[in-house]
Amino acid sequence: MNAHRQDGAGRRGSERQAARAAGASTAERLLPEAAKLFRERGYAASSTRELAERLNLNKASLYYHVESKEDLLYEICSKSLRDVIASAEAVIERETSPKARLEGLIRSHITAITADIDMHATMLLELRSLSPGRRHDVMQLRNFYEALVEHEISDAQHAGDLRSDCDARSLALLLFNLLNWTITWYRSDGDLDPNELIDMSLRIFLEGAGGPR
Amino acid sequence: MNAHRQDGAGRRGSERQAARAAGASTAERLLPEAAKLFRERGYAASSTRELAERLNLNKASLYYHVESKEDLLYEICSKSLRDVIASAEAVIERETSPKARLEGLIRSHITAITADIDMHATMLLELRSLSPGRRHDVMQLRNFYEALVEHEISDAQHAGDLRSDCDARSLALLLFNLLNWTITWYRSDGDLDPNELIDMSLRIFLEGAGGPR
DNA sequence: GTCTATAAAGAGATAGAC
DNA sequence: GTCTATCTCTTTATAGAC
Repeated sequence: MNAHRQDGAGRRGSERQAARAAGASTAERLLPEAAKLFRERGYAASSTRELAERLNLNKASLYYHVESKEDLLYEICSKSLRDVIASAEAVIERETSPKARLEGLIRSHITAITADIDMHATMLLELRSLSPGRRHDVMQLRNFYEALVEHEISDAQHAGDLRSDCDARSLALLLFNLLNWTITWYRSDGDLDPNELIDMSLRIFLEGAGGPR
Repeated sequence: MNAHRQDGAGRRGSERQAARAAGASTAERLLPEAAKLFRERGYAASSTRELAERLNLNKASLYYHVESKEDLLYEICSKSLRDVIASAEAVIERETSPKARLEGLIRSHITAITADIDMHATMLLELRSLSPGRRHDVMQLRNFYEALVEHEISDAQHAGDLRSDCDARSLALLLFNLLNWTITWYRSDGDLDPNELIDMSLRIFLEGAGGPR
């Protein structure tokens, strides 16, 4: 029965609107829904067919909003990094000591990725699926952000707030290790809330897990 | 000229063998080459066409060795986890104190993933592309391994070697964060060698990055 | 802004010769 | 164990009606 209507084909506009989250236009739902799909299946394994179904749209209608599937990935990656960089720059302006700036950066990183895990997970893991030119653009943003964090790590070392027997580059790599793998297991409905994760990450990174305490 | 021979089509067996790494049969090269391709492109974006080209084989010839593309992924994930678990169990038998066992597990984890980054990165990141039944099998192995590490963390807490103001589960999550994101950036030709990475990871996890030192 | 219909390319996999 | 040739299905994307 109505097997040929699986795509929502033939629905009238009013019905489609009723099926949507209240008030969100197709244009507004496009990126979040794409990010969700790309995180669940991976970019390459995600079809425009399935994205359209989730939006209650016909496959073809997607192409009124975007020129290609890759556009979606590019916009997700760009937006993710623009948001992360904006948060980081706000922290750096606001905080006055190297230690407070570094702690603030760790907080804002975890806050950002847990608040929109689909978008940030897609950026971090699916970036490689972009064509060379666009991948390069996104990598420049990402390198800018990571250099910004590494710079604060270096400042904190010189202020005596971080150990100096590892170079700033290596500390930055291990810090991003500690922060980024979270995207592979974090669930907003899980039993670890973002603030707990922030507290623990700060303690483990700054004080370590050793000792009885 | 000879555009139709791009796949190595028409080559005689002796020529194909000469093009191979000395002594390695197709069967032996299959998994490593697949893991390399899957790590570079992602499983879904990897074609059997390209895998065959890298092996100097015709597409069809792959199917003499495996029944499906997914078989390759399944065997890579299984082998990765069997190796990691075997190393971990050897450490647990060998070491006598909770602290030595935990440190040994961290060493063996980093040693394993850096020694065969293609296989372990594919297991960690492409596991989700398996069909439900096989994904379940692999997840059981992975859960077994992670439970094993979490158990040693718990023992180390009770022995006073690890802080007890975080539960073992959370410490395990953060430890795997610290260890696993490495697969996204590690290069065997990079300027950080596995032993340096082990030393730094142990120091940061156990002592933390804070303090002047 | 969304639809029907379809084009064009690429994918995984198989049959059967050698 | 590898080849040539081909099947079938799915994919991204477009043309043109409404």
